[in-house]
Amino acid sequence: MVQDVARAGLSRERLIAAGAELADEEGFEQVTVSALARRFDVKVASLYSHLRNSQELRTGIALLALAELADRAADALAGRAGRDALTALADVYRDYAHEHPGRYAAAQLRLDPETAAASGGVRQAQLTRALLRGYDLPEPEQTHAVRLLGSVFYGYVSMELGGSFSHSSPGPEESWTRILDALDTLLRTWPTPSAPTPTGP
Amino acid sequence: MVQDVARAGLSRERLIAAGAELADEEGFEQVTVSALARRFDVKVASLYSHLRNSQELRTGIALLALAELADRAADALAGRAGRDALTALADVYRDYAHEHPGRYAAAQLRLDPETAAASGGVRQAQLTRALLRGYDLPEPEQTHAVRLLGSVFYGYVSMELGGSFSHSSPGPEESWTRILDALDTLLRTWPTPSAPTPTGP
DNA sequence: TGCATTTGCCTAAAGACTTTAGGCAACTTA
DNA sequence: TAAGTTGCCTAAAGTCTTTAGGCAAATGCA
Repeated sequence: MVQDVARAGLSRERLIAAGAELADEEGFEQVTVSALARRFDVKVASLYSHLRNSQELRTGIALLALAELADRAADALAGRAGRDALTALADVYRDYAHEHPGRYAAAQLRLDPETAAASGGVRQAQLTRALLRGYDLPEPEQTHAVRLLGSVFYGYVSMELGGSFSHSSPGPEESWTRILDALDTLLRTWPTPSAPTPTGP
Repeated sequence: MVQDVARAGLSRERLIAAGAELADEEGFEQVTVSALARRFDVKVASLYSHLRNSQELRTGIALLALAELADRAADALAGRAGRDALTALADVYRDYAHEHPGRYAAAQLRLDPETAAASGGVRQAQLTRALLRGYDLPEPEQTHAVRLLGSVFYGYVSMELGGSFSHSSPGPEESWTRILDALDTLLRTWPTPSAPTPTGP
């Protein structure tokens, strides 16, 4: 019983990349060590030389997605400011989620603090903060605004992908534009608290 | 070998309620037919007389959470308007997520269209729309605003629960308040596409 | 009250995924 | 080309899901 014993050329990198493709094609829920082994036409146990466990596979995909998002965000913001930059950054998230729904779902995985701190998520926050420089907000407010923008981008895209908007009249595209209009306005006229936060002594 | 053959008194209702508790205690990921059977000290197969499959269990928990959220939202909005109503509704989501993280995670499950249409999610959207009556927005804009509020509530709470805000300086509580301030302002000065906000000449 | 039917939980079993242990062949290197 | 390392393999145990069929308790009816 002679077999083709050519090696499959597995590696952590390739496995995670293939896992990301699998996620986009079949859904992140379907990403499994077994499915991945099938895709490489290899026995399941073989993957465990490259991955500690299935969690590492999922986490790897999440980190890949977060890094890709940060890269795209950096690209989108280069040379832009104000409303233009806001739209560009927002569209990075929306477009990525549409192109790579499985990866986007992976990016929402809860990571343990150290892993999260070393992820592209941090860079994304920095980039959002950079975007806000065009809006001239006082420092304590800037953090709040970063969080607002993150929430809207993340929330809107998740809800749209989840079909929350697919059964009422204006298409999600139109709301997206109008919401970005509104956020732009809001950032230009950001209300400071009546009793301003103590910035220092 | 005489056994205690008293019946466990299982029912779809009780199973889903217990599943919701399990979700809050152990995490929605850990909600499994097997774990539930263990909790009732009953054999796994017994649950399949009450549940078509494990998906039905998860969906049931999601629908329970969506209904509970809608109930709380209705309660919170009763007799309130404007900024007061906005805060009350927003806190419904945030408080619920903190009290019942497993159920909240369940509520984010993608439901098929018919199920979603019959869920508490619809009522939540209606209630959000009712809240906006206090802000007097023209009709096409109202839908956009509903979606914005939904996105912010959902996005912010998810990110906070996911730990996205736990490693930067102002606590999530403070940002929440400031963001609600900002949204209140935004809704009062909502920019319409034809007549842009008088930001300047 | 006694009998028949229904109901509720059981045993058994098969299939899928995860993970570990240990083996052999194919590469690498000297 | 012999020795060592690496890469994928077989084997096996554990968990979860789901279906089929069985027995006894609960219920309904005369």
